[in-house]
Amino acid sequence: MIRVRFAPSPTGNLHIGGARTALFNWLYAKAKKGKFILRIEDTDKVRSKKEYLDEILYSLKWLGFDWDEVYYQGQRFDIYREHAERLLKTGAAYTEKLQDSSSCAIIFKVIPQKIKINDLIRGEIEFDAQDIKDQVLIKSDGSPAYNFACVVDDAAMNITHVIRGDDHISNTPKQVLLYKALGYPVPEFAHLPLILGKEGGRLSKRTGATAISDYRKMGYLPEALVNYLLLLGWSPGGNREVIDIKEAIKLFDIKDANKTAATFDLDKLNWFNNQYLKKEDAQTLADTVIPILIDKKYIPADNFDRNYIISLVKLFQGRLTTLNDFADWADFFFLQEIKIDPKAEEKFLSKDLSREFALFCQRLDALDKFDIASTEAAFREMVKELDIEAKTLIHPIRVALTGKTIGPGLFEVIYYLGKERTKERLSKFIKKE
RNA sequence: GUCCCCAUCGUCUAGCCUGGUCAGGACAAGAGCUUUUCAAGCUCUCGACACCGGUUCAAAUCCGGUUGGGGACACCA
Repeated sequence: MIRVRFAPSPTGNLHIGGARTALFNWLYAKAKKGKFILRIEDTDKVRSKKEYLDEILYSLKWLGFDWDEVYYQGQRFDIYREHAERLLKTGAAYTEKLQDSSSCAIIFKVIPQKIKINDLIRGEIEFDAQDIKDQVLIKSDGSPAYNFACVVDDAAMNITHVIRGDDHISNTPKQVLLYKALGYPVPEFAHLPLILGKEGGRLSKRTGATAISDYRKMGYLPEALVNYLLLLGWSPGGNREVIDIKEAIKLFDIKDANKTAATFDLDKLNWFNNQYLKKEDAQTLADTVIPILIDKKYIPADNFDRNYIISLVKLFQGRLTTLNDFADWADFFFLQEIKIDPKAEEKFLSKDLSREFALFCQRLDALDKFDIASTEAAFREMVKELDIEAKTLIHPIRVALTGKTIGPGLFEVIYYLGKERTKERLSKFIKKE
């Protein structure tokens, strides 16, 4: 049975790189029908924060990575100490007192030798132990050092495959030495390439958002983010890009992961998000969008028409980059006083269109049935009678109704705005004699 | 400084293992079409095997070196 783990430290948010590592671990577990274990590495009591823990757990769930078991290193100090003392007894480790400390640290003695690791992604890598210093196992304050806690836990939790970021390659020989000293079997290793920022170098806040929760707040769909992350270092082949996670589980193998570091590209993420937005059920999207609308005071928290919002979401679904765009693009459906883009007004409403607008209002009133088709038919007929091109009137009306030059089809807009609001907004541009 | 990893269009990648298809796709960019806009859709264009040497009839593919990029060297994780 394959057992993999994701081991975040709650000293920061779950970021893009961590999420990709979690994804590959989770996928591998699913692909091999193994177990995905979550281990919280909260040994640093000072830097570990509850809020980060909450954010990490929430983000993992949001992305859809459910775990089979969860452990907290903060609760396992006794286990680490027992192991360190075992090494002390065998003479593999020694104690050392820090200058300004009363208690001793336990240090592992590194014996010169060649250490070979066989990485599932990179093949054989050889290290010389002479380049490695003796390793702290237990610090003077009693907490375990990272590499030690990691090895003790991976062994105790029967981890078969350690899948982690490239930045851990140089930790691997140190850990192999510890496995051997402890008499535990060495797991398989697979080191994933790092995700780089736009300017090369590490992905950092400077190069854009790094926290998964930021992407959630910006209106990205988890499916889109996962799909994008998946293609950063793996390919399903067959020129496929948009791939369902169930399909990915069938095709995934950690051996096929890339070796090359990838640059995080927001443009492509945006494209994926648009693709998923189009596919997603409008009701689900509406439920995500409703809190945003409430927050902006576009709709009251307790009394709104969900079906109406679902209809509006359908209107914009295909043209959104992020869900948050909806509130901005569809604001005219909710605002009493719409904001009219000055440039658009200058371009389309500087000419007096009182006669045309008034006539259109009359035609709307004359309709037996007010719907998209009848509105359009009435408009087309009117334009024909006036002997003008449809677009010379469509653009000005759109600006008068929405304040924008872009948006859904005009007749859909009129229908969902309703007859009264349409007339009211048009009347503002009808000069009274 | 020492050690380690990596190298195909601007970006993500397919192809490399098992040398021989105009090096394929996607994003971005540019052009056009869509007699209602587009940030939607469709079509087309631009665009890469880092460099040098070797092996071979033949190299993106195998080998060596150079250069470039990245990472690690804590009583952080």
